[in-house]
Amino acid sequence: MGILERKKREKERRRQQIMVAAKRVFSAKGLNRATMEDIAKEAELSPGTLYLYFKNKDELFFSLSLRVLQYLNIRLEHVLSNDKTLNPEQKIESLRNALYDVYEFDPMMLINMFHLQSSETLRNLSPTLMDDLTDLSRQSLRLIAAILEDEIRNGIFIDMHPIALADIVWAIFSGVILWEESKTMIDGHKDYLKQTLEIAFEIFGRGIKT
Amino acid sequence: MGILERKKREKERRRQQIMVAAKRVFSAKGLNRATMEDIAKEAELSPGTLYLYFKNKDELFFSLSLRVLQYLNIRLEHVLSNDKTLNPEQKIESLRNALYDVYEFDPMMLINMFHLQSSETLRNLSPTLMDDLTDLSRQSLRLIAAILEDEIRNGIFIDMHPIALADIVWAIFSGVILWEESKTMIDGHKDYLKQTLEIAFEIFGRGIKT
Amino acid sequence: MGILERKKREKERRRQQIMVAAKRVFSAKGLNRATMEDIAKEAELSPGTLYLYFKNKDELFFSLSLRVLQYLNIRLEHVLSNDKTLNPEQKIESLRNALYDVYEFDPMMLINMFHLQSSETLRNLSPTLMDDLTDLSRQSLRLIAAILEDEIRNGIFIDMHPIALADIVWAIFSGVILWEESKTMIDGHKDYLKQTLEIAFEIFGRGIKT
Amino acid sequence: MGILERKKREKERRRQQIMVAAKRVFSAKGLNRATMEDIAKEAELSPGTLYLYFKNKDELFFSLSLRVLQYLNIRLEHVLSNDKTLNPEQKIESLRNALYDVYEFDPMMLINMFHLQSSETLRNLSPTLMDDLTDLSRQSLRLIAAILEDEIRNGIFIDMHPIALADIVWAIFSGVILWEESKTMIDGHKDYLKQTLEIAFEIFGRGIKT
DNA sequence: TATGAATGAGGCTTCATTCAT
DNA sequence: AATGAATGAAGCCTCATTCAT
Repeated sequence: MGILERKKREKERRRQQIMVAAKRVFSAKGLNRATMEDIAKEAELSPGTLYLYFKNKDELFFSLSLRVLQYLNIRLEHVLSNDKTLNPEQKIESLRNALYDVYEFDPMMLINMFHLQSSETLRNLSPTLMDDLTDLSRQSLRLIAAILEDEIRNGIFIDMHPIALADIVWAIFSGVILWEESKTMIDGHKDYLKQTLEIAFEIFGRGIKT
Repeated sequence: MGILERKKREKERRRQQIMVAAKRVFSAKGLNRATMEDIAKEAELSPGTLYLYFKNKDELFFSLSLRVLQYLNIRLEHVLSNDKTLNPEQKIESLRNALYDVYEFDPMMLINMFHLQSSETLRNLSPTLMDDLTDLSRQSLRLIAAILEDEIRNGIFIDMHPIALADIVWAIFSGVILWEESKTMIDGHKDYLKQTLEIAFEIFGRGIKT
Repeated sequence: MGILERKKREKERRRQQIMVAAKRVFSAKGLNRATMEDIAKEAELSPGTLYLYFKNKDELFFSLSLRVLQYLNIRLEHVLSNDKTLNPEQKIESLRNALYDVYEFDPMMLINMFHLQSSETLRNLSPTLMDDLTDLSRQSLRLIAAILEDEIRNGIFIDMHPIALADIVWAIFSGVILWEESKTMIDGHKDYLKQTLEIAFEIFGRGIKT
Repeated sequence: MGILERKKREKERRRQQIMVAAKRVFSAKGLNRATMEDIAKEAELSPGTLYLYFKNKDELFFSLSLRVLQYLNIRLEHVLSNDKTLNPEQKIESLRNALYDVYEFDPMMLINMFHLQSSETLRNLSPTLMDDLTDLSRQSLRLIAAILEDEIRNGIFIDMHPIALADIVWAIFSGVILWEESKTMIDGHKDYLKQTLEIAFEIFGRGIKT
């Protein structure tokens, strides 16, 4: 294995180092209030260096989203492959657990992703990254749909296009997360997200069964 | 009577004019990318004038949120007052309709509100406005809880603290909205939010009944 | 006496009203941090009205200086006319008292005047007002010089051009006032300006005598 | 040694470059009418760069004051250390010379300092800088007091608390400077400040001796 | 490759002044 | 004469990005 390979690996390592730092800073301050200098400091690098690895701030930010989505899809694939032997209740439970794990993997990034993927379109995103994001999002939906597909086809779940059902899963998931997040402003009580998510999915589970 | 009354009305009209313009600009660009100059231009006013009616940009933005929340609470109160004669299915349906109307009243602001109420705490908000926002948010929750309370107490809905149930309603509602919004990025298909909301609430309705 | 006369008098009264308000606001905030709206509010008038009586903010400010200088000259003339019968000690004492009275007449304006007459040349001052200021300042000096002139000529005071001596009087006076003022920043103790002024003039009195 | 040392020195040099430019611009226009852009242009830098070295405009301005005060204290300490062998006349003369040197070191800043230390309290000053200013001012007073202390104790100077006497010295000094400065507006004659200062201190010297 | 000082466009906000009523 | 809403120029400051070393 050559020197080129090593260089490439070294480069990837540095990229990761930056992303770890960026994640912390974005989580703490949000996309807008986090500055490139903040991130550079956190990564113990200089601002200029960040631009050797990421075209611009938006691209750095969405590379993080990408990572979350990648992790999400890995977890969903895992659910899908263990899927065959599970009964409907168990499927919904394992789906819920997977989603909750993703949340725990990187809660703030997930929230930021929800916030920003929708509004404030970002002009500076390179088409490549944009496509990656889109593809991964689509894939998540398809995976959720696949997980639930058998039951739908067999009439155990309510009759609905699988993708539509996957939408609902995703909507409930993101809704719970964002709502819990926003309540800190209102009540100061946090940390019962897990319970809310459980209740939501219990309702979801009961609701979709005929 | 008189000149004072007219002045007051005139002033309120101007405030509205600014809010209408601000809504358009914020909807199109989001809080951060919308500039005060954008809004001034949209309102056919000069930048300085905006500050005669709103202390700063954040305050202008959240005055819009306030309006949505006020409308929401009016709608929820209406549901509550017509509540007594409805059966559980009808209650959930009227709740869903109310929420959907709120969405239609001002979709982008609602979305922005969801985004920003949670993240990026804003320092420049006057305590008064902050309190108003908090109060109205709390009130919404209490109203939803009140709507569902009877059924919970009578064991028709699953046993759960009413506020917790209201949380779920709200989470599903915001989740569906944000999710639908974000899918435009992915699929380009919009406008089937209403269907998704219906499905979500159908699931919700089925799920919460014992 | 005609209607024109009355109008003129009325106009002068309004001018005074504005100046009184301006004095208060400038005293509290200084030239820069005082806004025309502040002054208008204090005068219970609208901003626009101020401009009917004063060409601009600078002109309003320096009209106040003018008033202080006018009062100063009146006091100095009074000293001069009572002068003949006094011995040197008494002359210096009456001079000191006159200056202290001027300080008490309008302390903050005097301070502001000292501050601003020197630095920050003001472009917007009309030549007329500028000339008035210059004339009155010169006159003050001449009056002080006149008060001390006899003693100088008679060799009782140190040999010095009367105007030069008047300069020193004025310098010590303004120095004491400004210095006392600035010490509030340092020590928090105020109000012993009178003592300092007395000591300074005691030194002055002793020093100028041969 | 080394690269770090050089960097530090380079940074200090740039700071000085900015301060030199700022001094010129502030001298020409005063604190308020000088803009950060003016200063940047004078320093042949971009506006943003100024903020790498000074937190804000006020802080830049008062860093200049600081420098004057530091120089003042160095000069006063020097007088004090050479003090022992001098007779009262010589002490007052060396004090006067020291003060005059300070004036010559940076006349306009000194004037600005006198103006602004008193009026228009500045909110944006960092507590650190504020404390430095206060400390240095106090120290100046103590040094002047120390210079004159022996004579006062020995009854050669009039009986007075040393700090009070130092106040007078300072008041006369600043008074002469400001007054001379302001006269340029009136007479156009400048540059005989040195004479006035000498006369003032001659009077002062004569006055304080019993 | 890494640096980090420098840039400068652009945002928010203030406020002296104007002018239609 | 008086109003006061509206103006818009101008100031301060931030920060993503660049580039010489």
